Amino acid sequence: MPEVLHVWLPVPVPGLDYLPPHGPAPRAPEAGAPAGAGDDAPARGAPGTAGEGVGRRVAVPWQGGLRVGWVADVRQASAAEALDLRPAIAWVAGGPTLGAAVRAMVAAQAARCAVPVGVSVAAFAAAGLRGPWHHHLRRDPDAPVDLFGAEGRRLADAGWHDAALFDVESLDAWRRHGLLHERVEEAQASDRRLVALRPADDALAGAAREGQRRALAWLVDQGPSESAAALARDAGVSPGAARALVAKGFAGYLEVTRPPASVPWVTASPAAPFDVETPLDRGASASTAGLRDGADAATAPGLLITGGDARARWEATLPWLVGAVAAGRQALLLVPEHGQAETLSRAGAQAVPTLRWGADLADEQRSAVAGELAAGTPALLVGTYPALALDLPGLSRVAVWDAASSSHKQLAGARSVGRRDALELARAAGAAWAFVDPLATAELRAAGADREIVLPRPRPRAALLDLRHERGWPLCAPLVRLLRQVAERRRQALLVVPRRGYAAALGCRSCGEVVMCPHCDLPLRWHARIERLRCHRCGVEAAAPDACPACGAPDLAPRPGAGTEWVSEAVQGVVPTLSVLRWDRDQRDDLAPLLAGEPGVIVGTTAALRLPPLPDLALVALTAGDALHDHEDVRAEEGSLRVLLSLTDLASSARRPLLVAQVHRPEHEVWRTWLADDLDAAVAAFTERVAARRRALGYPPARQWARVQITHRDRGAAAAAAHALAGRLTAAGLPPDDVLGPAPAPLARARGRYAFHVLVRADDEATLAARLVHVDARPGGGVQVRVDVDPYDIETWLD
DNA sequence: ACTTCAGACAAT
DNA sequence: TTGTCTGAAGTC
Repeated sequence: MPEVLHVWLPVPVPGLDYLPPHGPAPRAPEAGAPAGAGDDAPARGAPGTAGEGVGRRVAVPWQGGLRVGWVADVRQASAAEALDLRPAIAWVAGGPTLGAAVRAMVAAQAARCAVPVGVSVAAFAAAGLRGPWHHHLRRDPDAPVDLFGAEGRRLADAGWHDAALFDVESLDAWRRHGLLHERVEEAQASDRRLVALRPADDALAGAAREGQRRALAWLVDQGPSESAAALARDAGVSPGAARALVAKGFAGYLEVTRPPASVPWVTASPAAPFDVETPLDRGASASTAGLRDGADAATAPGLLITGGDARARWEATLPWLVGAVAAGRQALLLVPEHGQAETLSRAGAQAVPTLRWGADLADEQRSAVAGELAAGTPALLVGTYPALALDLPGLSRVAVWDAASSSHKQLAGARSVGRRDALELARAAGAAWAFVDPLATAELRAAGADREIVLPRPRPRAALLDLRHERGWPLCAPLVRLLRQVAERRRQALLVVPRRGYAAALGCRSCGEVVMCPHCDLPLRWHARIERLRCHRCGVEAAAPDACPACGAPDLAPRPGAGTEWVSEAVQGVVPTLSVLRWDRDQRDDLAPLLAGEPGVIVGTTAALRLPPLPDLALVALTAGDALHDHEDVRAEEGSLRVLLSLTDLASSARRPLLVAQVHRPEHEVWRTWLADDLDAAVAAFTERVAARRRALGYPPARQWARVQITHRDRGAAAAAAHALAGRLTAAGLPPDDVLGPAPAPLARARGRYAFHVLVRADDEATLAARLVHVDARPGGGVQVRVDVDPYDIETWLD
């Protein structure tokens, strides 16, 4: 019975089957060894048989070239079945592997999110699959030369040849007939370096060539330089002198292979508010330090840590993670954003050997980290979403920080929720899991933790400023007074504004029209500093028109809906003595003076909520508080309360800052909960109400939802395709109550395409996935279909 | 994702 | 007629 490899490629296709590669296992790449030195020794770490190859990398023929993927499974197939399959090219020796738990997580994600498995692989398990690759081949010594024909004359010798020298059809035919041995290796990362080639001679003599002599001497003394320009800078000569050295042949460029990096263990450094001393000895930590591992448990035990402030949650979480490492195992802390990985890894390193996985690591550092962890070294790994795909053979505890944060929802790939994948990983690895968040949201509780820790919340010093009664815009009178006090006392303030730019729109004073984006159904935002209109959806930029496009009046003015530019201008007017800094996507001022304790005001978007704590923060103000929960999303109220509960974490001082919000509707339950005398009881009642409401409406987590988005350049065609899809779903037997829509998307046109939504719901994930099988992802006719399981902005308009 | 192919349209 | 764009199909 022939063996068949089931291969996952980082390409949006399902897993594909190939025959195992022909010939002996490949040689592991040797540093510096020139390609072509053939020998039959089996590769270090390469599988002897295909059966050992699960989780390893294999190169397969792909569109005239090759692709490298993971072997997800090896099975026996009938001879007839094997006839239709192409052979793989070669095993890729060494390098990373895809562990069993990660394979289970990837497969589960693809099934849950109704995408081909390759989408999941490309989104977060593609490290080690990208290449570039060196591909060499030689004639199987047992294959007669005359079988190769004219094209194969070069294969008469026994040596290795670059595969690029042969045409695709011949290669394919030779491979199918088992005539080749092939070898695929990762191209060694290399840098181009400028090096000295020969000593100075008469050609460099004379006063005019003083610079060239100095540059050459510098190269000889100090070693290779990055470029001629860098050499000129370092040696203090003109760029022309350095270039002349190259032109005359005294220096030249050389490819230098990069040395492997050493493992970048995170060095401990106190990071407020997480500078916890010896967490294992603290009484407050005893409740989680001794929790048992779930390594041998059939069902992974779960822990839910909520309440308190960030420091208290960290003091409860760290000992739990440390416990795994102290027992010689590995722990993973998944964080939603890169900045938190940095802060929390430095804090973790105070207690335990810690590694960090982030987008900023160089390739060599990544392989060093992945290799160290794959060897089973006990450690705490702190990282964002892609860290989930690392091979952690000793994994025994998985924690998710800010587990209810919407930042865990991935916007690319399968659009999965990182928290959900972490749960899957823990289950597959037999590890215990923990969700940590300011608020025990309905979804976190639905995960079914068997233990819950609710830390007491400090009551915030909070107040509402009712915009219906107070004068002043965008800063009302009481807020102006507060800012003046901050200035008088030389302290710090943070203003959170719901949008960047100057104003939400540029509108006509005569007819009321606003200038719209040509591609999207949105007003263009006015950016006063650069005097440009900009679409925050598609990015298109335009100059402000001289007159109103609708009525021709020359009275265009910024419309209400103040952005960070407008607010910072207003703040500067109120407190001219203080420095006013901005923090949003357009402008990131240097906050170092404020982080060092100097007085000042930061005006920023919600991005500012993730800043490190400020040492002398006296005031946090939300200029448009209602915007927190105004967007129509099932998670909106919980989301806004989460934000309010974590505002105090922005301060590192012992004095709690005053928190204020300018609001139009102070009666909203989010504000009443925030201001309640008994905060803990009010929050508990709030989450109960939200959970009951979601149950009654059939919202997640009571039921599972998927949004199918249908877009087309033509509005009618999009609507017709959406109706056809909804019809097909009900015809396939889905209950009409569980197919909602189609309806125009809340943003009816984006990037020049009209969008319609159909919502599909089911009682559980498996049923939902089974229902989504009926969605045709490629209906043709210029229609694009996208499925988002567990969307993070289910609009209430459908009910 | 990426290539290859076919058809529509516009400039030569 | 030839180049350029758009969309559809296929990858085992």
